[in-house]
Amino acid sequence: MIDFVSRLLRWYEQHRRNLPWRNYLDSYAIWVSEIMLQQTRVETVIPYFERWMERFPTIQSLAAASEQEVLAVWEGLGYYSRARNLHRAAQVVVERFEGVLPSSVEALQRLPGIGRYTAGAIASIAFGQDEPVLDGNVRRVYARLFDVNLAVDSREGEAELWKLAAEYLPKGRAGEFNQALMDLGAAICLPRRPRCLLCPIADSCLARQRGVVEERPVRLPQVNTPHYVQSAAVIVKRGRHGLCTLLAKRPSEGLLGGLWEFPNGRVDGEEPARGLASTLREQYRLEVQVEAGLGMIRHAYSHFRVTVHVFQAKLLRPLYRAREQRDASLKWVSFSDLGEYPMGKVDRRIATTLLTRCMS
DNA sequence: CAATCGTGGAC
DNA sequence: TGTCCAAGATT
Repeated sequence: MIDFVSRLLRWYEQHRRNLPWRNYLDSYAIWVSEIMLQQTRVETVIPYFERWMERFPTIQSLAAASEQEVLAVWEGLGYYSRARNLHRAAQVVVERFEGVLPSSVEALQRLPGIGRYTAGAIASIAFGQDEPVLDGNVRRVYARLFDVNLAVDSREGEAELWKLAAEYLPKGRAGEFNQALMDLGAAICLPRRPRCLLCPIADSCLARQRGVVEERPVRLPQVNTPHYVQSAAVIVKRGRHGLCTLLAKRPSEGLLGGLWEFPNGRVDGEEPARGLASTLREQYRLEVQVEAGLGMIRHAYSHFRVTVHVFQAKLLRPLYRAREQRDASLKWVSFSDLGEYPMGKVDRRIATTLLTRCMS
C-alpha cells in the first residue's frame, strides 16, 4: 500500500473548497455547520448557515432564542430534531460550561444532537485533536480504497471502517485529513461514476485495481416505502387584523416536530372530502363542512410517501377562545404572520398558495 | 436496534 | 414518473 495519506493531504492543500464555515475561527461555527451538514448537501446548507450565523452569531444568542424562532430559521432544511437539539445543547453549554463548547469527544457526545461522527469532526477540525470521523464520504472512500466487501451499514462494516479511519489518521493533522477525505468523496470519489482519472490516490485503490469501484460500497437492501393519503383543511375567517387561517401545532417529538400545519389527517381508503370531516372531528374535535377542493400535493418523506388532498372548509361551531388557549395546538393566525410560523414543505406550499390567491 | 426523521438534486 | 443518496442521531 503506497502512502495515500500524504498524497491526499497534498491534494487537499490545492483543492480545498472555500466553504463559509472554513472562514470562521469559532468552534461554534464548526458545530453549527456539522449539524446542518448531517444528511444534507453542502450547496443546500450554505445559505442556511449564512442566515443562521447572522441571526444567532453566538451560543448565547442561540440559547436565548425561542424554539419557534429557531425552527423558523431552520425551516426547509429538514430533520428538525437537529434544530431543537442544537437549541437545547446551546442552553446546556451556557448553563453548565459557561458558554464555552467543550473540546473532548466524550463531553461533546453528551450534548444532544452530537453523535460519534459530529464529536470527531468538531474535536479534530475546531480543536485540532487527533480524532477520526466516519461519514458517508469516508465510508465510500475507504470501502473502495481497501475494497471492503462488508456492507457499510452493517455492524461489522461500521466497526471495520471506524478501525480504518483511526488507523490511518495522521497525528497532528487530523482536521485537515478528515476534511480531505470528505472533499475527495464529494468531488472525486462520487457515489456514481467516480472520477478515478482525477483521483490523487487512485494508485492505492484496491477496488480500482480489482475493477469493482462501482460495486463499492456494499449496502444492505432497503425496505419499500408505504404510501398514505391525507386530507388537509384550509379554514379562513375575517379577524380584526385582516384574514386569518386556522393552524395546528404538531407535537414536539416525531415527524416535523414543533412545526405548524393546516389541520389534517389520514383518509386512507375513504372519500377524501368525507374523510376530512371525520378525521378533524376525531383529532381536533373540530366540526367542519367541506366546501371546495383546492388541489392535491404529492410528497416524499424519508420513509413514506403521501398524497395530500387540500380542501376549503368552514367551521360549523366557532372555536371558543377558552379552548384556543387551553389547547395551544390550535391557533388562528393572521395571513401577515404566516411567515413566522415554521412549517414543513407541504404546508408552506398551501400557505403560500393561500396568500397568492387572496392577493388577487 | 431496526425504525424513524426532510428535502432536493442527479439520473 | 421512480430511485438513490447526502458532512447522522436518537430511541
